[in-house]
Amino acid sequence: MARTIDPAKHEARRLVIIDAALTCFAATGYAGTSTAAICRQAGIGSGTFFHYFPTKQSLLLAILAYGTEETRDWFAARADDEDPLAVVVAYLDHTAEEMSDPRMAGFVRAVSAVMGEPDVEAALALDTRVLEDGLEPWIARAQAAGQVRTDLSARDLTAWMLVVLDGFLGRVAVDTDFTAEGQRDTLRDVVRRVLSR
Amino acid sequence: MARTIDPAKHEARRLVIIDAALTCFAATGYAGTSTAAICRQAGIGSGTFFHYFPTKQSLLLAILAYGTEETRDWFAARADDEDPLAVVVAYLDHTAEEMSDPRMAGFVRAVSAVMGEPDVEAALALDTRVLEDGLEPWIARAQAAGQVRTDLSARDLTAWMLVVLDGFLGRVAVDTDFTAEGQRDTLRDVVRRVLSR
Amino acid sequence: MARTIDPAKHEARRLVIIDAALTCFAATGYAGTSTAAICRQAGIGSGTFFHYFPTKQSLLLAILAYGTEETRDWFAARADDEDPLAVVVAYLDHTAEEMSDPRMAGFVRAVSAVMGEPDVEAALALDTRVLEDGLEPWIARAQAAGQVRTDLSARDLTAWMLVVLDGFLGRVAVDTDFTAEGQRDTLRDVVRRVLSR
Amino acid sequence: MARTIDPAKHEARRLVIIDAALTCFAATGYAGTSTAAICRQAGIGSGTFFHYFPTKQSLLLAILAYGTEETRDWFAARADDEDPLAVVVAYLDHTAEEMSDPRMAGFVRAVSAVMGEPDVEAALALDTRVLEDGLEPWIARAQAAGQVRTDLSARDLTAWMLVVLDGFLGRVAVDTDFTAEGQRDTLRDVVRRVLSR
DNA sequence: CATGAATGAGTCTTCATTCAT
DNA sequence: AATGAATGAAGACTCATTCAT
Repeated sequence: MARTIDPAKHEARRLVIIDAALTCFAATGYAGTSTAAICRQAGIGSGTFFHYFPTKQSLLLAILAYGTEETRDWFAARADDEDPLAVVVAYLDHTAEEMSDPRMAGFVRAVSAVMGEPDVEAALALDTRVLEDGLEPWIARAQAAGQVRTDLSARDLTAWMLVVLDGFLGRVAVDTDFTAEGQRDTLRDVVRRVLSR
Repeated sequence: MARTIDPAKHEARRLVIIDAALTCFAATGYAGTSTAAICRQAGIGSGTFFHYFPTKQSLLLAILAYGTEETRDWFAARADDEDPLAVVVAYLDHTAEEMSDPRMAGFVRAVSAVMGEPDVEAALALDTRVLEDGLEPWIARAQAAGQVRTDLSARDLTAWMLVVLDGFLGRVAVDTDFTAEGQRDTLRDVVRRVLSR
Repeated sequence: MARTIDPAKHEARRLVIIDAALTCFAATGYAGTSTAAICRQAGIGSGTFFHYFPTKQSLLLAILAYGTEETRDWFAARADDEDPLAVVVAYLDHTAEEMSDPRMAGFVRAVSAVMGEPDVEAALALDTRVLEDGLEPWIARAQAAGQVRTDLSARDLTAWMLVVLDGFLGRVAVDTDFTAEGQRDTLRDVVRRVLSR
Repeated sequence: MARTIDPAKHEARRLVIIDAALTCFAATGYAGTSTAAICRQAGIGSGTFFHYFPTKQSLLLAILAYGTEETRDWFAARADDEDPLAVVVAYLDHTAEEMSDPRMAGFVRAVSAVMGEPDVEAALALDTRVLEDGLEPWIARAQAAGQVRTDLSARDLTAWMLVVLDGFLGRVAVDTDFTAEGQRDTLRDVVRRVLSR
């Protein structure tokens, strides 16, 4: 009767819970989502939930870590690219695409409001850090290649790129006439304007 | 006689509570702030709180209405200005100045994540509406005057200005190296780039 | 400027509060009525309320005492009557008449639910006592005069009269088709049947 | 497997809570009873309470529904009886017996004073309705059989039976010398007198 | 492993009462 | 006397988390 643990099944169920949480957090916010609601959405019992995640917060951290990892992977895959500016623009497209999952925008809003929780702030800081660390070298290389302005530091330019990107995501979340797909070209144009010499 | 109400004193205490709430919401978010915490911060008893605001949510709505009114006033005061682009830039400066209260950025984050509360969503929608209605005519006039590009509609340009502005506010809230004052000139530059023909 | 207390004015205002309380208690019950609601109904400030009654409960006790006193007076006025059974029937009519104030029925229900408050229970017990002490001698006299049955004690007959009376009041409070006026004759008939030999 | 629910155990605990509530409501009234008091009496935590009943009011409604159901069952079981008056008298005995649980009388008082709660009023109205619908046909049949007076309508006679019954219950609650058992015979006699031609 | 019953700390809110004006 | 602002104890209810089955 050796009831062996099936890691694949375990991971699959973990993802079901994460997916359910994404839906709930996006719809009602982090604090506004009860673990009971997540369980309902995931089709599991409350006891099961805590088999997979020791706390509600740990689930949020897992989701964040998941996103951070994805960002890391995305930049790792471009390690050998040649055209710096093209990588930057590709990241914009990638982000716009991710936002085509309509839950993402709500999730971003929801997460940004979890304040005063050191672990969450740390996870968000790490996420930002990874993104900056992924982006800044390409910006610096683009500066060296004469593709972008040099009157601002690479760090500042990166920060302003993220300003535009975060503003874009927030707008998509709030303004139903402002869609990620419809504005993708303008997004590229705006970023080029911000970076150009 | 026996007119006990001193309207000035009443209003003053109202503002003390609003100020305390601003501090708390900015630090721990709306849901993460208990009315007890606000009372502690304001130095009042729990009963007094509900003497001034019937619910926790009504306090939030009062703050939002306050901000909306300020925006309305700001644009009303510029009704007779001549240079459209100058008004737009002045609004950027005004916003950056408001953000010099370090709590404002956190408050914006906190509020933007109150989801599922129809009254709050309505108040936020109104706030956005008032801002758009204030800004868009000036952008349109700037287009007519040949000061800004015309390949995008005034509405789209307004939306993109708000993208930059909201992104800017979010960044200030998150990145301690990125201050409203230090980046004010770059903010102006970025917006000019986005708008220029 | 000798601001002398005007006892008449004081008493008048006391009665205004009592009347307001009667209305409120009848409509929403004792616990369901806030002192604020009574003040609103009476057109006074909350501070004034506590000038006239030290506690909410003391107001209830005052009303009860008022009713008890009225009962006492009613029987005192009949002290020299000749026909015992006529007095009993007259009391039934008197009660039915009091119930034509539609608030009375609700008030009776409201008061009967204030349980566990020793002072209120004592006041209610006294009220019952005064009524029993008023009624029982007449019943006993009616027995002696051969007007009513003697197979039950005067005490028991009195208790059963109150059973009918209280049941009558409760029914009036609950059944809108069952009015004090419309059923007055039947009330007399029923009591006669209960008492007759 | 993993079917944790033991319906019997669940129902048993539900009854423990209902029993505790009956005790508390009878002693201190509905409004005067805190959910905490019920939990203490039932030996459960506050969370458990709301696991079984979503609100304090729903518990009251459950108890009322329980009583209504019992009344319905009682009359359903007599559907084929022959002697109408005997059924009526049997119901009196049945009620007197129920009142031998000394809490019942207090509970009736407590409940009759829950005012302004539409759901409770509806439940009480239904309870009354079921009782009337159970009783009135038997009274009408007794009239047809010449067992009771016909100068009043069956509806009025039913109302007056309930007057006596409610008055009886109220008296039992208030007068410690007046017990349900001791007065059972007189109750029968009084009702016969009210109904007789 | 999976479940859901049980828990109690914590939340928002109400309200009788006090007191300075 | 009259007022209403201020208070804090108490109440109903929520929810993340634990644990026996």
